[in-house]
Amino acid sequence: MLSSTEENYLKALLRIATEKDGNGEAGTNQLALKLNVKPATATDMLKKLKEKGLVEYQKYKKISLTDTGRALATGIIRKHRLWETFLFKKLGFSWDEVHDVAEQLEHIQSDKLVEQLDNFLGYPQFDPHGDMIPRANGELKSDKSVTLAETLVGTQYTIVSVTDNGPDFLQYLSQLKLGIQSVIHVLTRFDFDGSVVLKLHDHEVTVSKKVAENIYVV
Amino acid sequence: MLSSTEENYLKALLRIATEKDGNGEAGTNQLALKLNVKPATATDMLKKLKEKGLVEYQKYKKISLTDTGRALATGIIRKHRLWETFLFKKLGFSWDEVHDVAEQLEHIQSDKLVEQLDNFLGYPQFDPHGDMIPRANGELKSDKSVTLAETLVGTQYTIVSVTDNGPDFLQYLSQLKLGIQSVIHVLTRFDFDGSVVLKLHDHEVTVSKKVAENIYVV
DNA sequence: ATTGATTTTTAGACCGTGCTAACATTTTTA
DNA sequence: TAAAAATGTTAGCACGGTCTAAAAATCAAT
Repeated sequence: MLSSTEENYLKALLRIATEKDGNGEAGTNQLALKLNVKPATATDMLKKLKEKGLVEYQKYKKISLTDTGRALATGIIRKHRLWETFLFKKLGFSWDEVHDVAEQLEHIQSDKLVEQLDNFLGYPQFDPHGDMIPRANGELKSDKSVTLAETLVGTQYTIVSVTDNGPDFLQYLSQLKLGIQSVIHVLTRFDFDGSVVLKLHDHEVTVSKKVAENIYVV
Repeated sequence: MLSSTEENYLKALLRIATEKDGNGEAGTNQLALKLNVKPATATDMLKKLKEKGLVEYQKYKKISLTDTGRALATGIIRKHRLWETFLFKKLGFSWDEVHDVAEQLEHIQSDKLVEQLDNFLGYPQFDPHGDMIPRANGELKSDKSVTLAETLVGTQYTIVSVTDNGPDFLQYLSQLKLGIQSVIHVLTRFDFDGSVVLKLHDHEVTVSKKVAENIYVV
């Protein structure tokens, strides 16, 4: 049985491993940053997780999950996204409100609960942010397509997913009227700062490079 | 913000205060027993809760909740029972499975969550064990009627509620075909041990005094 | 290849929640 | 009412998870 804290470390490691930008290799600092703890704290926990056979770790080396560790982390992501879906679809939470509550709910221990929830929701494939929900067996097709920062000027795309970076980011998108399934037309990209100008229905919006990198389109 | 541990102490104190058998006065031992900790541990926590203004407590004296403490405890009970109802009605959990999971879910912090859940469930009045669900404002009519141990021989009653003493007890009742709304006829009470003989539909069952004290009827 | 910057680890401390052992108080009972 | 039993408290320790400060290892740049 893992503590919530341990689960959070595993989850963070999985996120780092599947992030597009990085090379999939996690370092202590990076991990600590993601969890809002000091690197020293992360080091301690890594020793413990290694002891339990959940991470591959040698001091001063990069960190990766073992198969067991990855399976557990995937299970937590699954729970997180199922709860987000529940909150959004059944309880009328908005896009940007679901994350924090799901962050708590994901640590509830009950296999039956998550399977019944999945069933209750009709075995959804995507959460409210458009992210894939892993199946019970751990399968996950993470076809994260392409980010808005990498699109071709003059082409039309549909937003399929956004990175779940907390309420501020999501509210910002909502304000811009950007959401899952929004159809956009890429008008311009400014090379000096990477910002992108889009046409959306009738109006135009400009987003920074940073924002563009967190929006996935097809 | 209270820790889960603190919440559990408040909840236990409220349960002791509203138990019929006791005199509503909680002692350290009794509290520790209910929480599966040692009395010394409970003493420490009581000091902390007193510090926070949640319990009335002087060393070697009986313990009671302050108004604030009781309000918080009631809120936790409310969450617990709403979650039980959700698990039972929406996710197909059985009577005896809901408690342990609700024990975890009751500590999730989100006012919106509990209000939306209440709404989603159609503002239920009773949980699957027949216990009253407190309203958001803390109202709770605990008309716990009368226990089977106090009934008159030769009279007919309906079971309205049972004490939630964990899966074993609930499974035992199910096995006896005793549930909420079961109609029973009290045939005999043996004075020497307080056990009760009931007629239920076609068959007769005998329950011990201990069991009878945990079944509420009208 | 050496130096300097960055990353990571170690050592020692703290807080929350639990424990045991010993002591203090209250209650029961003879 | 005095002794015995039950109940409750204190003191000191342990463990998980966190921190800071300082040392060690690795990486980057000249």
